[in-house]
Amino acid sequence: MDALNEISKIFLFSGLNSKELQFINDFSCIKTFKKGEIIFFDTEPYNGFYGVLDGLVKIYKISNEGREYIIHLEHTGSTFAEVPIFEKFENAQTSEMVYPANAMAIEEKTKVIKVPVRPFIELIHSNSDICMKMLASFAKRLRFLNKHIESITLDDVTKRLAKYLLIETEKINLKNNCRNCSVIELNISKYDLASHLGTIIETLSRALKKLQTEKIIEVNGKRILINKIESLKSYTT
Amino acid sequence: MDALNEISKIFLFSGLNSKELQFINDFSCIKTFKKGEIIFFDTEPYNGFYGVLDGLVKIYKISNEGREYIIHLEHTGSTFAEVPIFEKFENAQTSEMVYPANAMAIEEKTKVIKVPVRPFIELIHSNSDICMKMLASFAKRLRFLNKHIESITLDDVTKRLAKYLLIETEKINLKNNCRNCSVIELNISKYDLASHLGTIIETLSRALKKLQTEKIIEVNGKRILINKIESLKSYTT
DNA sequence: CGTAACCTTGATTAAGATCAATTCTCGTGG
DNA sequence: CCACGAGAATTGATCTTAATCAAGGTTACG
Repeated sequence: MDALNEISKIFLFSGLNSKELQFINDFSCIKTFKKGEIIFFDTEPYNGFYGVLDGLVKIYKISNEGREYIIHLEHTGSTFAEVPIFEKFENAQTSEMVYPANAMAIEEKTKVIKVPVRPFIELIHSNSDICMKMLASFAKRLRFLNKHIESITLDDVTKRLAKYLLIETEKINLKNNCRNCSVIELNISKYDLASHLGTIIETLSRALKKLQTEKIIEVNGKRILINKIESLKSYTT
Repeated sequence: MDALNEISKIFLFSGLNSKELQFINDFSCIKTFKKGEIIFFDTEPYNGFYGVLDGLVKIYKISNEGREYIIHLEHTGSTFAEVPIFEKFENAQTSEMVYPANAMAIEEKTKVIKVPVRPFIELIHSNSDICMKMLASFAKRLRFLNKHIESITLDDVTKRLAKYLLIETEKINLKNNCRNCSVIELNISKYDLASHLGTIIETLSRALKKLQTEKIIEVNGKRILINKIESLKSYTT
C-alpha cells in the first residue's frame, strides 16, 4: 500500500491533504512489532506519539506488587501516547517527560507509526481541523475513562464482563453490518481481558462460568456465543 | 469585581483579549449556588459547559443501588462538562445529548459561569490558542483519570487516602509558598472524601484511624495534621 | 437544649484475591 | 503422526479487604 494512503488510516490524519500527509511521512517512522514485543516502557523519555496502522496494542501499567492492568486496547486507526505533547505545552518540562504507561503489541505483525513532537506541533498550529479532531479524540477517551471508573467503582466483575461483551457485540454488528450477530471471537488472551476488566484470570474464569451456567452465553476457548442478549443487557443495569 | 476580569479567572479564558472576553460575557450567564444545590443532573439535555468562578463543585454519578462516587472536584478556574461539545462535533447528534454526570455546589456561594456551545465553537475556530489550552486541560484530566484508575485498581483504601493527603499537602505548600506545611484543612465532608476515594464513610474512618494509630497523622474533625510525611510517602509506593 | 447531620466503632457478610493443583491446548520436534 | 512440554485456562480451598448492618457518639446550629 502507498505510504500516504496508509498514514491516512489514522483517524487523526484522515482529513489531511497529500502535502500534509507527506509532511508527516517525512518526519515519522513506521515499524512492525511481533506479538509480545514492547513498543515503549513507562520509564523511557518521551519523544513522540504513535498511531496503529495494523494489529492491536495494549497500553498498561504494572503495580509494585507485579499486578498488571490494561488502560486501553488500541486498534487500527487509533493514536496513543499523545497526552504528554500537551502537558509539555503547559509545563515546558520538556526534558524530564517519560511515557505515561507501557505499550505492547499483542497481535503478530502489529504495525505502528511514530510521530515526533516538533513537526506535529507545527502541523497542529497550521491546521485547526486537526486540533478539533484531537479534541474529539480526547473527549472520546475521557468519556471512556469515566465509564470505566464508574464500572470499576460500582459494578462487580460479572457486570463488568457483561458490559464488555455487549460492547464487543455492538462493534461486531457494526463491522459486519448485521443486527444480531451473536458470536464474539476474543482478539485478546483471557489474561489480558481479566486485566482490562480490573481483575485476575481466575475471577474472570468464574464470571464466565456463571454466565454460562445461567445459559446466557456459551464459551468455547476464544469463541463466545451470546445466547440471551436480553439477559446480558439486564445484567448491566 | 469587573465582569471581564472575573471571567479571565477561568484558565481556559485567561489568555483572551478584552474583545474575546466581552464576546464570552455577552453570551454566557453567571449564577451563584448555595451549598448542596444541584447545578445539573445527568439526565438534563446538554446545552453548554461551566466554569468555576468561586467555591467548589463536585461532579458525581449515582449507581442504581444508590451509591455515589465523585469523579472530580472542581475549584476556581476550572471548567467542567466541556467533553460533550466535542462529541457533538464528531457525532452531530446534537439533539439527544445529556450532561455526562451530576454537578453539585458543595461550598456556600459557589459562583459559576455557563457558556453555551455555539458561540464557544465560533471562538475556538478563531483562536488556536484556546484550542491548545483546551487540549492541555483535557490532557491534564486524562492523566488524572489514568492515575485514578490505577489507584482504584491496584491500591487499597489506606494507600489511596495517603496519596490524597500528599496531593493536598502539595497543593497547600504551593499556595502558601512554604515547603513543609503540615496541616490540611479538608474543604469537603468526609462523606464526599470517601466517595471521591471510591469507598464509603465507614471504611474511610477506619483508614484514618489506622494512619493515626501509626502516629503518621492526627485527625481533629476537618483538620488533619501530618506528623510523618515520609511515612506517608512510603505508604504510597 | 434539642434535633439533625455527621462521624465513629463494632460485628457480620460477601466479593474477590491468593494459593495450589489440575486440565486443556497447541506448537514443535522426534 | 504422535509425544512432549509450555503456556493458558479451570477449579477448588482459603484468606483478606472492604461493604453492609447496627448502634452509639459528636458537633453544629437554630
